[in-house]
Amino acid sequence: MDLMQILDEVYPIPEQSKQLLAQCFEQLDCRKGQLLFQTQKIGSSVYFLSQGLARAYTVQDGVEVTFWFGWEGSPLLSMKGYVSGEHSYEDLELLENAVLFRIDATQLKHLFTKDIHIANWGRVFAEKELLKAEERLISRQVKTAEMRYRELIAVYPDILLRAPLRHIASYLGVTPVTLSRIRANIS
Amino acid sequence: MDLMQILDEVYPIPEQSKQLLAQCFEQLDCRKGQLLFQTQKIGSSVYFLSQGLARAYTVQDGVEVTFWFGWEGSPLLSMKGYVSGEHSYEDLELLENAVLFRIDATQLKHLFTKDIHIANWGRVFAEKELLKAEERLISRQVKTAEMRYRELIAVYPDILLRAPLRHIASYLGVTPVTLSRIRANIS
DNA sequence: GTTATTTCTTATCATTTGTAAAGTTCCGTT
DNA sequence: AACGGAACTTTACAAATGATAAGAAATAAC
Repeated sequence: MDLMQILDEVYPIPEQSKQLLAQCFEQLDCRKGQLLFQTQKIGSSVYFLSQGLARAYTVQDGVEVTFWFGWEGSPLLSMKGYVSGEHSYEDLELLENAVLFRIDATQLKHLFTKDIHIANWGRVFAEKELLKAEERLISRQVKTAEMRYRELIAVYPDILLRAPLRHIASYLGVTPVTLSRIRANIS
Repeated sequence: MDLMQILDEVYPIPEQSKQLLAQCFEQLDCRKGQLLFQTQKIGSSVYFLSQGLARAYTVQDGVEVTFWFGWEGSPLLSMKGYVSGEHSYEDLELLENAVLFRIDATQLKHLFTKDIHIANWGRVFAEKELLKAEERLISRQVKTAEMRYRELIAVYPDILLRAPLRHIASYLGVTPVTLSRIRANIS
C-alpha cells in the first residue's frame, strides 16, 4: 500500500497540500520483533503501516496486555505520546517484517498550523480513530468474548494466520485457555 | 460554566475565530430525563454541557448499557452520527436538569473548511476525546471492576450522589449485584 | 531429520460473577 | 405521617472464567 493511497483513505485533500504532507514522510524497512518504543521514538513520531502486522500493548503487573492490532494501511503511533506529549504506557511490536512511513510529530503539528487542508486531514484522522476506539469500547462492554472473536475473524480472518493466539486472547480480554474453549465450542 | 471557557479548555484559538465559532452556538435549557436522540437530533448536532449530568447508553438484548458519563464542560454528541453521519446505536439521557450549548454539525464542519484555527480546534477536540476513549478502553482491559470503581469516585466523587448505582455498575461493566459486593468489600 | 522449545489444547479445581428472589432502605406522593 | 414504589443490598445457587498442570501440536534450532 503506497503513501498516497494511505493519505487519501484518511481524507482526500488537494494535490498540492497532499504533496506537502507526503514530502515529510520517510520510508523505513523494519524487522519482525522490533519494538518501536525502544528502537524508534514513537512518542514523537506518527507511522503508517505500508506492509506488515503490528500490535500495541502495555504491561500490567508483569503481564503484557495487547489492546490493538494494525495491518496494511493502519496508523501506528502512541496516542498518549502524540496527543499529550507525555511518556506513554504502551509499546508497539512488529509481528512481521514491515514497511513503515514515518513523520515527525512536531513537524506534522507545524503543518497543521500552516495548511488548512492538512489541518482538516488531521482532524478527520483523529475523528475516525475516535469512532473506532469508541466502537471497540462499546463492543467490549456489550459483547461476550466469543462474539468479539467471531467479529474479529470476520473482519480480518488473516489475523489467525499472522498473530499468535495468546495475543488475540489478550486483545479479546480473556486468557489463552478461555480462547481455546471458545474455539473448541465453535468448531 | 460558560461557553467561552468550554471552548478555551478544548484548545485556545484567536479571539476573532473564537467569536465566529461561539456565534453559531445556541443555549438550551433541558429537563431531567430528556432523551436527546428522541427529542433533539443528536446525529446532526454537537452539544456541550454547561450544567448538569448526562449519560450515553446503548440497548443490547433489551438491556441498557451505559458507556459514558458527562458533566459540566463535557461534550455531548453521538460520535457515530457526528463522524460518519450514519444512524447511531446510542442515546443520550440527561440525569439532571441541564443547560446545553448546541451547534449544528453541518455548520461546524463548514467552519472547519473556512477557518484554520477552528479546524485545529476541531482537530484537538477529536484528539483529546480519542485519548480519553483509548485510556478507558485500556483501563477496562487491564483493571478490575473494583479498581475502576475506585478510580471513578476518585476522579469524580459526585457521581455517587448524582447518578443511580445501576448506571455506574453498567458503566463499570458489572451487574448491580456485583457492584454492591465491591462496595461492601471496600467499606 | 531429529531434537528442543514454544505454542496451543485439554482437564481439574478454585474463584469470580451472574441470576433470581427476598429483604431493606430510601424517596416521593398523597 | 403513612403508603407505595423504586433502588440498593444480601443470600443462595448456577454458570463462566481463571489458575495450574499435563499433554499434544507446531515451530525453530541444530
